[in-house]
Amino acid sequence: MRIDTGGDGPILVWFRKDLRLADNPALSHAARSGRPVIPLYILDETPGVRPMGAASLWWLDKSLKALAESLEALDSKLILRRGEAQAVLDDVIAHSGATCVLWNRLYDAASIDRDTDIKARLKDNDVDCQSFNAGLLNEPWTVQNGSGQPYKVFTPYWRAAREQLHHVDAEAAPKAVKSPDKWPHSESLRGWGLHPAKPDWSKGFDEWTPGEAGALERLDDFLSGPIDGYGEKRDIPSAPATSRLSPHLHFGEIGPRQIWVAARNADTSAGEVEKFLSEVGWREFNHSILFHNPDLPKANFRPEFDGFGWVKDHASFEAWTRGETGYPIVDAGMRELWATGFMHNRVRMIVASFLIKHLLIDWREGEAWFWDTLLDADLPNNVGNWQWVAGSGADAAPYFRIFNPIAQGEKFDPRGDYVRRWVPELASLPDKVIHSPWTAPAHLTPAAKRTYARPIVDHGQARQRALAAYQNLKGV
DNA sequence: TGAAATGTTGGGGCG
DNA sequence: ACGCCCCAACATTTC
Repeated sequence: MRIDTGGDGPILVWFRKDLRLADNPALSHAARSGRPVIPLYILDETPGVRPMGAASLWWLDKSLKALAESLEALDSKLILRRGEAQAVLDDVIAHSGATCVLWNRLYDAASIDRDTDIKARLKDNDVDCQSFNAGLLNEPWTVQNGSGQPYKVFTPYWRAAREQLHHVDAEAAPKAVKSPDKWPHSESLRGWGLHPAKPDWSKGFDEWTPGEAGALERLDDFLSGPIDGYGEKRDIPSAPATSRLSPHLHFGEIGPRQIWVAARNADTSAGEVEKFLSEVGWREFNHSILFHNPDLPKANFRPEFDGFGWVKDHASFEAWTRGETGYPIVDAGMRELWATGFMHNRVRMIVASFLIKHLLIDWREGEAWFWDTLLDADLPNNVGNWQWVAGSGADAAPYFRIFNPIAQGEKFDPRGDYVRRWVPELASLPDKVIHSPWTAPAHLTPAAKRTYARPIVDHGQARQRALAAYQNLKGV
């Protein structure tokens, strides 16, 4: 690749969602140039760019600390600044004499607009500027169907995308990163106050190790064990069968190319590897859909949903967020989310279906809650998956696919292990009734009857109401 | 990456 | 022994 890095001045490497040293083209190009490198992270306040939620900020705090330490081990540094990205870059350039800015690309409209403006400004000021791909196996404009259009259905999308992936490669971390003569001012991470205080609600987050090393360890653990049986067990929320890489991937502590290469080399059946990689494929698909439909965070992919009569029901929404709907599998999921910043994928589908179809609450309200509480909150995935469940999205679930929270619980948590862990007031119920505690004879459930909510809606009635509401949509 | 209603089949109880 | 009914098990269709 051609690198015109404009003279000998320092190169600014602007980290965003690529908080790693390995497989980071912006960083490796800078390091390879032999010129001084200024690694920079901006806590961006550009209007229109959606601010991170509280759980994401918790993760960011630790991830930046890890990145700073990795850079320090190379006798470099991570400069931290808060403000509008454009103004921050101007200031850092002015004080450092940087003549080049490199970054890895993002694919949501607000980030693209910001980066486009910045690129134009840098050119005007004779600062060289280049962007790279660290985040995706295939960039959105490179996967097209026969008529040159982006795919709208996952299966053909992924078939075409993987055809293009015969030579996936992931670069090693640079061995040296040259320092500038003088470092620009950096703010202090601690001073940003990203870790919650008064109260510190993050006590349950300790299973996570944010940062590049934690990400690689997680990948290694997954590929040397749980991937064997992934296809069968990935739907069982009590089983340690999924990779749990999503927050690492979101912050770019590991990239999809690294995952691809490692998974392909894993000592496992090809079928299991393909199953896992197709989940990476959904991430790619969601990025592509968002890139080609920039309004997706606000607007339905299928406009016939614009007239849908969503219900405003604050009390039910609150019951959902607190895990007090009276449906054990739903409540377990929502409580897992609140406690750990994570929720198993199968359960995400169940709780989302419940909010949208049983309560008829706008998917945007659920999306906003997940955005604030999920450690892996990711715009393309969060928006794409919520629209998928609502039926308003690309390749979406049909409107009549309404999960039965009792049947889903019995099918995917047959022994009630997951429910018992997160809804302890039901722990003593027998397996047979743990997903429908209201059917248990009173003598079995004195404690549960007292403390656990009755279902806030009747499943059968809610199902009929949802079918009727969805029936009114034109063209479905 | 559903669920429920409806249809079909076949074994067993029973008059 | 036979037909009839019941119903579980499975398949199909409908939402």
